Amino acid sequence: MTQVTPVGRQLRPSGKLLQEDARRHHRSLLLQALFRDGPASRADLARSTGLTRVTVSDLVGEMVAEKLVEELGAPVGSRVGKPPTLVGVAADSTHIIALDLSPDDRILGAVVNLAGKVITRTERPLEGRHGQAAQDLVHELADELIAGATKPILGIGVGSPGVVDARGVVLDAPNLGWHGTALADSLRSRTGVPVFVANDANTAALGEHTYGAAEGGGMMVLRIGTGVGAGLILEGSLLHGHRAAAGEIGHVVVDPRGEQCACGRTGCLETLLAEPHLRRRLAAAASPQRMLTETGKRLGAALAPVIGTLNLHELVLSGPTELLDGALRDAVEKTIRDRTMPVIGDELVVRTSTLGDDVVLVGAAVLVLAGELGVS
Amino acid sequence: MTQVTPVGRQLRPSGKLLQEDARRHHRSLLLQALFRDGPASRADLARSTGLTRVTVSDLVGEMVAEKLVEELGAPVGSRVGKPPTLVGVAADSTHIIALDLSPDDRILGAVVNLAGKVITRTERPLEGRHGQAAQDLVHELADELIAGATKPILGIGVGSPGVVDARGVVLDAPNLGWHGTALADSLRSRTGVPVFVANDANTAALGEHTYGAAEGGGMMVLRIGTGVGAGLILEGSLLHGHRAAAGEIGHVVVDPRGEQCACGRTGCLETLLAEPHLRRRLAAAASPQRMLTETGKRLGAALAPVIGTLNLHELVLSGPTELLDGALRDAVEKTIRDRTMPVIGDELVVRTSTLGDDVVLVGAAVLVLAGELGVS
DNA sequence: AGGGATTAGTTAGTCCGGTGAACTAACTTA
DNA sequence: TAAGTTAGTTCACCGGACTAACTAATCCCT
Repeated sequence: MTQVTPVGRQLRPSGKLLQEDARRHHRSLLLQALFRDGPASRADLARSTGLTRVTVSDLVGEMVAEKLVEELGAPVGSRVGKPPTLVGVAADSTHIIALDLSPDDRILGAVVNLAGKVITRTERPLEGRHGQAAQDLVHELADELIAGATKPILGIGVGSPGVVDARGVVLDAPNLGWHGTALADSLRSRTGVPVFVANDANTAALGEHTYGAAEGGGMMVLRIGTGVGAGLILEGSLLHGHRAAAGEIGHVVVDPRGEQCACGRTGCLETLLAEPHLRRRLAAAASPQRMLTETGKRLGAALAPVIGTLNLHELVLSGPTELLDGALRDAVEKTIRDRTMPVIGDELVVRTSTLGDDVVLVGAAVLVLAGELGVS
Repeated sequence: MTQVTPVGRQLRPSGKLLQEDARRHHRSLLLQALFRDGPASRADLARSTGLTRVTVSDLVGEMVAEKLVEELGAPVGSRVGKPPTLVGVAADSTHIIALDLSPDDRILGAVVNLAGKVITRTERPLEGRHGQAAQDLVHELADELIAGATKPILGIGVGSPGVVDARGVVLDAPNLGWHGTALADSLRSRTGVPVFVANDANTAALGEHTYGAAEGGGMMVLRIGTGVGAGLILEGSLLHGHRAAAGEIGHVVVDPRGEQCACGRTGCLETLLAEPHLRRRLAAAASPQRMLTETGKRLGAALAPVIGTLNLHELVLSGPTELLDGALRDAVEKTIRDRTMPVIGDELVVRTSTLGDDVVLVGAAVLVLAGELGVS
């Protein structure tokens, strides 16, 4: 079962546990069950969550009053006893604004419903904007999406490049010229709705975990675009790291005799794997297949210690599918299997993302779902 | 702040949160504060935990009645107002039985107090025992320690080699001939006290985290002995992994052209780093310093992706200090710094264990503290 | 010396959320 | 039509934390 872990929400600093928290927790439990298994009766929910029918009725009643959940009538089949009334999440009761700031030339925005479906989408060319100008563009995009929304807004979720801390401050994003930019605060004060910001690879991991074909167990989503980043879901929740830099794998050196990297070092994973480098080397290669296999082997060698040490269950490659889903994927999988214990390698699933280019947008929506409803 | 995470304790399967759970949580909160910061007044505790003075008084009263906590009188300095009464954990109110099954020729046992201090210790030679015979020896050692204990026993903590699941079943420990051995259950039914079992490297990580010089933030403890294993503390709690095999880094291949390993592969980390191999290569080396540096570089290269991806704060080397704490440690640190981003490498601390050979025993005690009192 | 001011800890009463037991409701089966 | 079964609700209660208001013990200042 996916653990209920509010991501990004300001935790009670003390750690004390109020009755109110218990009630929110139980609400999340019910919502989680409804999201995961679809509509169910109150009695079903009571059985699956372990709460009493009384408590479930009370909580469901509350959520029905808020329109978050709706009654769907009786199911078709008929058994003995009073027929149940199914209740389900009203996926379009409220909408979420999701922003993806990870492309290098533009920013993407969407209105997403509670089921993770994109309702409308927009984008704005970045045209070289940096710093405040880039932040203004984000504000503008958010305003447009909110103005065009047909439902109440649950919150705004943002997947941003760079290192983002738990309070939604972008600590460092060279491409956008952001350093210590309190993006969540500025969006929140401007729009008045809850805002959650995380690194784009981390949101991708959340998206894949919640709406992708995730099987449970530890998962790593490796996002390959202009740069390379990773997001990790461990024991059911997103890893942040000591300085919020978990997943910053792009500038780990994998080959000290490799290419020069923009960061000043030599042989960073990005020089091996980032899309521009990959395409360039592919164009120059005598045998594209062999080149992809070789790249996959190197990637596998770098990831094997990570996969092995964490005993991960899934490795998801997200990026240009035509490059990743073939010789490269196969080589990564084989190399990792060859380099880890059977108990680890045999269980490992290596696959490409099932959500494609929307993974960051959808993940940004999950950020809001998790923060506001405790669902993930 | 260290997160309060019961390790090994059977979680309520449903996830529902009773008032009783809240009370246990608050008790843990208080105990945690007392363990971490030493004796404090009820009013201090109220301030630091965010609970009201009334609630704190109530909970402290309960724990004083159980002798878990004791009143220590007024502090020396005097300020305005009624002088407070300090309360502190009664470190010797109950004792813990800790077992370390990681040496290959014997098993170690100790009685440990709540402050992590070893009161008495014993050992038994293994003399080649396997399977049931080895299990019987463990039972015998536990019986002897319990019989000799002068205080009530809070529980038994065991650090075992091999893969151990969350319910205390040793899934696979070739050295002891255990495969799916329900060690926790058998010890519990024999002794009638709560039992917690975990992998020895994992308990080492717990020990170092709680009683070592841990600074907070992600930590990895690499244990180098007959084999090589790791334990990871991420976001304040121990990582288990998909098949409970997190930390099983010993048989990750780090050099495909390296030595043959007992596991059948070539160039596993163990062939590089396990104590017997290390000593053998050291004896054969022209320059021991250079050999240790070379080994450190290889280790650093294997760990850099892990440290970088997880944004760890501390890497602790546990094992023969005379081999680890010098050229090897320095080379590991330098290599990881050279191979990770500044935000990660600059913050990293690489050091040897402060608990020495007792780290597994002490960690096994932490297992019990965490499971029974919610302290870690 | 004596009355604030200040801080610690306790007592009394309240509120909140979940519970079990017992109810009503609505169906199937014989 | 009666018996059995399942869904959902009502009601009295309980545990645990909270607030408000107390007592206790000290310092400090006049």
